[in-house]
Amino acid sequence: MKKAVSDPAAQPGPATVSDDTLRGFIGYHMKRAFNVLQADLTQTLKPFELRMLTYTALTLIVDNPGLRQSQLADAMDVERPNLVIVIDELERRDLIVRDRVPTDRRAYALRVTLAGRQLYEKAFAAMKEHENRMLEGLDVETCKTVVAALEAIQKHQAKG
Amino acid sequence: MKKAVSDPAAQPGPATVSDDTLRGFIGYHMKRAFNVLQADLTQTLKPFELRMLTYTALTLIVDNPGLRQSQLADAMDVERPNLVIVIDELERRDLIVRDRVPTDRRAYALRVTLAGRQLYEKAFAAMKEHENRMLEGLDVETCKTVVAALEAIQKHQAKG
DNA sequence: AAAAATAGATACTTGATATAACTATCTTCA
DNA sequence: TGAAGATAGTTATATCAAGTATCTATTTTT
Repeated sequence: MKKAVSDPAAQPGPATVSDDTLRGFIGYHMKRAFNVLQADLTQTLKPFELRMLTYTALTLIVDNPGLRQSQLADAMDVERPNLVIVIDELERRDLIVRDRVPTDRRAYALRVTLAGRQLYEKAFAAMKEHENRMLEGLDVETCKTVVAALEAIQKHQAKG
Repeated sequence: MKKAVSDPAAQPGPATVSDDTLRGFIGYHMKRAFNVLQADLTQTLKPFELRMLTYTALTLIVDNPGLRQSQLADAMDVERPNLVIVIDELERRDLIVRDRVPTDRRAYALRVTLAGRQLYEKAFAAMKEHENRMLEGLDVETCKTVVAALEAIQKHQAKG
């Protein structure tokens, strides 16, 4: 809550800008840290022509072969219409396939292709390097504490 | 890295969707926690017709009277063009004023109005309640650890 | 005084996210 | 059985955040 030193003699504005009040909010720190992390992540995935959304979808399809689009949308916390273009993109690049489910012809079972799996493995390795860069200087115990705290915050989700 | 249990007999897809691989990335936890936090924050600021961006700008103007738009843009890590509409909005609502700087007629010195300060105080109180909701169940030591870790991540900003 | 830099603004683009409404299919149950 | 309602995926559309290029008006530099 400290005020910034705004010298009344100097017309060009405060010499330094204080963000002390904002730093009292954990969300402020989260946003700023996440911005840095996401910028690095974007660069990390660029060589593979993947974005955070497409990488996330690809990972979940690799780990959960045959899942349906609505299951994936639920898992990713995105609306079904928004997932369509993500899946379209992965399918157009032949990284995944939409298999018709014989018992429910409305649904598609999503599966990774060989090319998709190969791209995924390379991207995963790059993501691990990204993770190490981001967590440089933080010990394992601290990381566990942070993850537990982030999960606790997540639990406070409004509504149901 | 565990695989989800995808029952090969059940056609409709895996009974549960595993995100174990993604949970190995701190960014995944950060994004999900931040989504929850931001949803609550949006609801918190809605009665004041403020968004995260406008609240942040208003706070920095309150704490740093007379700062210029480019200083504010730097502090908020947004591009100058994007800040213009934020400032436009606050000015249109008579929460802040753009004072001409006599020594530099290109620049504006931003200052909060009385109405702006009054709205700010109410929004700040609501934000503190929001903060308490989000951190419910987390002790002070844990919060300090989390903030320090988030600041460490922020330090890994690429380039300069 | 001319050239370069800076403050702010305008216009345009992209990406993420949200809602409404449509088609096709499946489920329910009178 | 067959109409009503629910569900899977899609299309179209809107909003918001964020980014780039460029413009005008100044100020600074040389």
